[in-house]
Amino acid sequence: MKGVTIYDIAKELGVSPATVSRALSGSDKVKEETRRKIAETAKRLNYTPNYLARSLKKKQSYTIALIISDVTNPFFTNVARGVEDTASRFGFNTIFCNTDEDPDKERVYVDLMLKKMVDGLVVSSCGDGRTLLPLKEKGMPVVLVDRKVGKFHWDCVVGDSEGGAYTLTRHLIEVHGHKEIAVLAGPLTISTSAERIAGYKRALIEFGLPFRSELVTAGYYKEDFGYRIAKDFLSGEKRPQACFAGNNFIAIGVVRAAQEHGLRIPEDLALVTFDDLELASLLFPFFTVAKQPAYTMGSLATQLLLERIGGEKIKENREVVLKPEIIIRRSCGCEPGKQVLSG
Amino acid sequence: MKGVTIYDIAKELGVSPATVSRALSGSDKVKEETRRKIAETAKRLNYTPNYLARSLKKKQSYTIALIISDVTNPFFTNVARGVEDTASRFGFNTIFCNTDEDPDKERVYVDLMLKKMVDGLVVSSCGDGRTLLPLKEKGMPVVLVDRKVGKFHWDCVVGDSEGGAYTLTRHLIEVHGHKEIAVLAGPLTISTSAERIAGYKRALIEFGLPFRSELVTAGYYKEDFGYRIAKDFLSGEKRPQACFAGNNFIAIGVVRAAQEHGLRIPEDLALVTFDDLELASLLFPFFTVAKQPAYTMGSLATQLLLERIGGEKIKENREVVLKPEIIIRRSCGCEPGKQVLSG
DNA sequence: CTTCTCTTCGTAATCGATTTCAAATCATCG
DNA sequence: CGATGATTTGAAATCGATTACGAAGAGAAG
Repeated sequence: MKGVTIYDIAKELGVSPATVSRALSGSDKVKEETRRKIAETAKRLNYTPNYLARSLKKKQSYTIALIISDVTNPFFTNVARGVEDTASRFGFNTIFCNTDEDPDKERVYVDLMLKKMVDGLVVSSCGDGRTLLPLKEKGMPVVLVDRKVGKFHWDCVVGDSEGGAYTLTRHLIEVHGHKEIAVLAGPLTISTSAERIAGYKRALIEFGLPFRSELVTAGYYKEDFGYRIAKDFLSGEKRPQACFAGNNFIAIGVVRAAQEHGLRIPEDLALVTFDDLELASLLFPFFTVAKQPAYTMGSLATQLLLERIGGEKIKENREVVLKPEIIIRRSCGCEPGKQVLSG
Repeated sequence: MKGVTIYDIAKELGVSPATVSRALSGSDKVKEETRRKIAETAKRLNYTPNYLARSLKKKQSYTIALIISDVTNPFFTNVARGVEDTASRFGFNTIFCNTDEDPDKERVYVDLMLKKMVDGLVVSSCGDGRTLLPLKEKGMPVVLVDRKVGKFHWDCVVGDSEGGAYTLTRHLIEVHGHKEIAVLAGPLTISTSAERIAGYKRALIEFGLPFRSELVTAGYYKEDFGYRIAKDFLSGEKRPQACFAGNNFIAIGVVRAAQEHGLRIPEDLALVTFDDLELASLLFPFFTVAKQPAYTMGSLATQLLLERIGGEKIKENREVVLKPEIIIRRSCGCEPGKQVLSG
C-alpha cells in the first residue's frame, strides 16, 4: 500500500517526472530508448498509476454510473450487463446504483455521482424528473434507458411500450375474445406506464370496446402491488376475464393472488405482461410476454453516452426505440407451441 | 460543468480556503458564525465538493469493488444487493465487476481496481488465487465471499457447502432410496465445488454406498455444462436415478436435457441442487435446494471489509460460515407440502 | 562556422481539497 | 495593563499525475 509514483521512477533513472509521465502515457515525444528504460523500471518497481490524480488533472474519471430501480429484476440485470460490458470494452468502469423505485434514493445517488465526478450516467429513473435536475444544471452527459423523462431532453433508448401493449391487448381480444381486461400499471409518472396504458386503449378502440377506468389501476412496478390489487378485483362480483400486468413482477403478484383464490390461469383469468422472467421461462415457459431487448438497450445507451463523453458534438437528442418481441405462451390461454404472433 | 471550488467560496467571503475546508468538513475549530456564512454561500453558489481531490489527499476513495462471476444468477444478485446496501449505509460506493467465470477478466478487474484506488474489495473469485496476488502484494483489504481461496488468508464469508451437500445427498438416499446419484459439480479449483463433492461423499460413506467416480463430473457453474453432461449420462444404458447439481444453473441444464430425453423429474430422475431461483420458485415451487442466505453473505462480508478499511487492527482472519436452508420441494420426489428436513 | 529547425527533456504550474505550522485574535485573570 | 492560554484563521506544503513553456542538444542548410 506504499505506492510507487512516477517520482520514484524518475529518481531511479535520473530523469524528470514529466518525462516519465510522457513515456508511460503513450505516444508523446520521448526517445525510444528512454521510453524503454522507463517502462522497464516501472515494471520492476511494480508501479501502478494513480487514477485519482490522473482524473483530477484531466477532469475525466473514466467511470460512468448506472442508476436502475431494481437489481432483482432480470430485466434490469440484463440492462446492467449491457452497460457494464460496453463500458468496460471502452475502458470505463461502472458504478451501480440501485434505487428500489424510491425517488429519494435516486436523488441521493445523483448528488453523490456528481461529487464523485463520474463522466456520465445511464439512468432509468423512477422519479418525475426533479431528481435529475442537478444533472441538467451541471451539464452532465446523461442517457435515459427504458424510461423517458418528459421534462428534459436527453438521448434515450427505450422499448416500444405502446406498441407492445397494443399487441398484447389485441391478442387477448382478437384471439381469445376477452372484453373486460384489467390493467395493473406502474406509476403514471413513469413513461412506460402511461405508454402501456395508451397501447391498451388503442387496442380497445380499434375493436370498439369501451375503456372502463375502473378496470385500470396505476400503482408501482412491484410484486405486492400486483398481489394486492388482484386480490381485490378477483374477489369482486363480476371479475374480469383477463389481465394485462404492467411488468413481470406485477404479473407474479397476480399469479399469487389467483392461486390464493383457487383460480386457474389461464382458464379463469388470462394473463399477459411485459418483460420476461429469464430463468423461470427456461424451465416453465408460461407467461405470454412482450420481451424487451434489455441487454441491447443497456449496450446502446452506453454507446450513446460514450459518444457524448468522448466529446463528439451532437446537437440533437437521439431517441432509439426498440420493438419488443411478443412471445405467446400459456398464460394468455394459447396452447404451448401455438404460432407466434408477429409484432 | 464549470465547477465551484472552495477557493470561490473563500474569495467571496474574504477568508482562506483552509477555513472553508474546515468549515465544510464538519467539526474542526471554526467559529460558529463563520461556519454559518460559509455554509450559506456554499449553498448559494451551488458548491459540490470534488471527491477526487479529496480522495487523492486523504488516500481514501470511499469506494469498494465487488467482484462476482455472474450477474444473471439471482444468488449473486442478492449478494450484490447485500454488499451495496451495506456499503451505501456507511457512505461507500460500490463498483461492480462481472467476470463471467473468466479468470482473465478477473485479473484485469483486479489491476483496474488497484489503479482506481478503491479502499477494498469483496471478492467471489473464479480463479485459483493467482489472479488475486496483486491485492495481497499491495496489502489491499479484501473479504472473500461465497468462495474461499486456499492460497491466501483473508476474512471470508461462505456457506456451509459441505453440510448442505451432505444433507441433500442424505435426503436422496434416506428418504427416496437412491443409490446411484450423479454429481455435476463446478470447477475443482473453486472451494464450493470441492466441498459439495466432499459432503456428497460423506453421505455415501455414512450409508455404506460406494463412491463411484464415473458418476462425478466437475465442470463449471453454467447451464450448458449441466445440459451437456446430463444429455450424456441420460442416454447411457444404466442411467442414475438421481442427480445432485452443483448449482441452480447446472440444474436448469439438467432439466432441459431431461425434457429433451422425454424423462420426467422427479419420476425418472430425482434432482437436488444449491441456491434457489427466487422468482421461478415463487411461481413454480419445484426445486429441492440448499438455499444460501445470499443477501446476508454480501452484507456481512461488507461489514467485515469496512471494519478493516476503518483501520481496526484485527490480526486473525475471520471466517464466517452460514448454514444453508434446506427447502424440500418436488424435484427430489417429495410431495409438495411434505415436512421440511431439519438441516 | 553560424543559424535555424526539430526532437527530447526539465521546470514549474495546475487540478481541488486537506492539513501542518504558525500567526493573529480573543478572553481571562492576577 | 500585560501576561497567559485558548480559539480561529491563514500561508503554504501536499497528494500524484498532466502539461504549457522553454531550454538544451542534434542535425541540416547556407
